Amino acid sequence: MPATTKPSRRKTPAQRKAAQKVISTKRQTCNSNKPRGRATERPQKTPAEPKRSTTRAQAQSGRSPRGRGVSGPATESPGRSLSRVNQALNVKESARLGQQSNPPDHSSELQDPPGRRKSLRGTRVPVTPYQPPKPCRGGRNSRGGAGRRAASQQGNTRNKPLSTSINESTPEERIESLAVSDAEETLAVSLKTDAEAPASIKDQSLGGNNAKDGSPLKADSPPSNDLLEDCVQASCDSTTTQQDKKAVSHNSDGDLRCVTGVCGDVDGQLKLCSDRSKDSPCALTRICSPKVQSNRKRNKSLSILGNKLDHLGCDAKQDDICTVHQEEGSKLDLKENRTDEREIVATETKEKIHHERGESFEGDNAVETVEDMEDMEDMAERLANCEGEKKEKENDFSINPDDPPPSTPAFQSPDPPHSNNGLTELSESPVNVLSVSNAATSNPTKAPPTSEAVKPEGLSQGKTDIHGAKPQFTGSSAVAETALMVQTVLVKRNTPVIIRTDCFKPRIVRDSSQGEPHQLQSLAILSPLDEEKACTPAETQTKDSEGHSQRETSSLSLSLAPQFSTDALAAECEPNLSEDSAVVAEQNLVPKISTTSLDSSYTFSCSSESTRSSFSFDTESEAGYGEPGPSTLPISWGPEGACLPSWTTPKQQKKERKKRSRCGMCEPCLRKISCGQCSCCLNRSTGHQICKLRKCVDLRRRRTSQLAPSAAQVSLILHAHVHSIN
DNA sequence: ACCAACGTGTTG
DNA sequence: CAACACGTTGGT
Ligand SMILES: [Zn+2]
Ligand SMILES: [Zn+2]
Repeated sequence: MPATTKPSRRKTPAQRKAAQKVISTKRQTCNSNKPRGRATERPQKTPAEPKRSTTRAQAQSGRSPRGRGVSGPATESPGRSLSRVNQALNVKESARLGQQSNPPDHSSELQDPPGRRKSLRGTRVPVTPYQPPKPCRGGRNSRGGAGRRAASQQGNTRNKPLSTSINESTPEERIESLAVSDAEETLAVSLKTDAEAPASIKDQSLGGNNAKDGSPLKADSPPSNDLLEDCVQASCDSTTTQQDKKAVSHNSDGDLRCVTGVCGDVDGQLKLCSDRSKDSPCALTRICSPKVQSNRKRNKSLSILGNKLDHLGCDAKQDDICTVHQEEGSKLDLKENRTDEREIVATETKEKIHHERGESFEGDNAVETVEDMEDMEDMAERLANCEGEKKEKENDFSINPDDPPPSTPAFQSPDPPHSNNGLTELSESPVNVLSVSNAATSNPTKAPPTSEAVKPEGLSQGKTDIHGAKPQFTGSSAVAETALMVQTVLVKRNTPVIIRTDCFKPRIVRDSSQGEPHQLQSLAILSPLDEEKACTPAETQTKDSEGHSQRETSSLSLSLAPQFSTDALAAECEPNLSEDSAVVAEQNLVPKISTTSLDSSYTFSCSSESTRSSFSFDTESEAGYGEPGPSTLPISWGPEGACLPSWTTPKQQKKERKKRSRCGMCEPCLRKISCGQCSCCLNRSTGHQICKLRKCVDLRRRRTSQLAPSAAQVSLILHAHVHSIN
């Protein structure tokens, strides 16, 4: 026992080969030999653990240990090592084995095109087991691996697990191999497919083995990820296509959101939508339509309401309530719509919404108001805290605290959302669009509306927005007044939005977390598009606060403004969607951004030229990487780009990014599922490397650049610096 | 502590 | 340059 295990370390390739070759030959010939024992193993997939005993080869060659120090490994008789490995594997694997066991090959085969190699190495290939998640396992080894490993297997098996696994099949392997070959073809195809539509694959694969299940990769992400990844940029479209369900849900969400725009509902709606979409599209459809109508009507109705609102305006809280009631009254289409939405949401979404909003929704309006108020207060406080932190910069503005008597303001912010939205809309009727959009954007819930309202009125307040804004809103009867300012609002809007995001984030997060992870995931996935949109807003906000914003902000404002002005509905929808999604995305993004912004603010501003590019630059600049690779940048950006901040996100402040941290933004980073086919996937046990397809572009770049910055890179870098300097 | 992944050295 | 293996880092 002792000896072998660790010490051995690496086998040099030479050794491996030697071993392998010999073995390999034997193997095939002998197959029977190895396989025996292992047969069982193979199925397992397992992952192999790495650590293991590498040993193996030593015996054969002692050659140099490769790199690290290995010197002589210890060695162990191969047999032993194998056995051990096997055992070890078995333990873990056992579970998997059950499922996959033999079949795996086939299943795995699906993917593996490479199957052939397997046959050669047969053994080894299978090894990959752990990754099976993807498919790969079967076969492939990309390259040499197969050869080597095969040898290794026999020899000792470097990969213990692998070898074992391989072995197992061995005897039959050949047979399988034959089959495999056939399968391979299929696999090859399948592979592609996988890439495109992982989800499908998984399901399918499951039938066979499911490499995925055990997938080391983590299959966690919904299958859809792959698609997303592939399409990342394509984002929505691609997503949709590939992930029908998800896409649908998302889309639906977006629609809903847009329509719904109105309030916090959005969140609920979103969730609902997502859920619904899965469950039944019908619901979505319904919702959408109504909302749409409602939106349209709103404009009309708004005017009417506006009057009422004015009256109500006196009491922010009451207003909300009143509004609600009135709305309920049915006169106002808006409310009706909302109500409907609420109901739906409540029903479906209950979970998420409940916590915060849910209550309000479910409860009677009146009741809601009261309760909401309380909740809201809490929320407000939380938000305030959050904001406060973020805002430090912004704090300057922080007017809020002043204004609002504590409780009142809080209330407003929280509850208001609904009512506020309504109010805002009503009062502003014409303007509505903006307000609405804002609300939607901000999300959720309530805050947004408030902020909007407030801003319009006074810049001073607007500044305050962040903190006080919400409260003020509610409180401030201003809403009605605000209405007039619509355009103005637009500009301001950005700010408020930001705020909300922050504030809401927590909520959202909670909701999502509570409600359903799926949603979150889906969001994340979808995020690429959404995020982009979201990002902008977020960024904008950040910038605004900081003052950098300009570019992005402008862009945002532009996009938004025009849209709004043009068609409330149309515009709203789009914006809303983006916003909604954004909201979700924002959770991640926003915070990060805010945080990061300070640090990287430079970049941001600089990058402003091209949003995406900027990002890359920033990173680079900070990191010191070099090239931005234009092509890549964009991709990365989209999704998490905004996210950049992701690191910071939670924690914040430091950007720290550790050298080794991945960007999280790039397409590979976004990818949740490993291909299972690449060399890394195949030999994860020893390689400890993430799937090539998932390897962060940024990291790659860095490394390459560091190693040898190409002239081009250098130039790029230089440029970057120049820009930064400028 | 465990796990995932990164960075690196070696080899072919 | 790709693959491999290992040690190390980073996150939980
Ligand atoms: Zn891979
Ligand atoms: Zn990345």
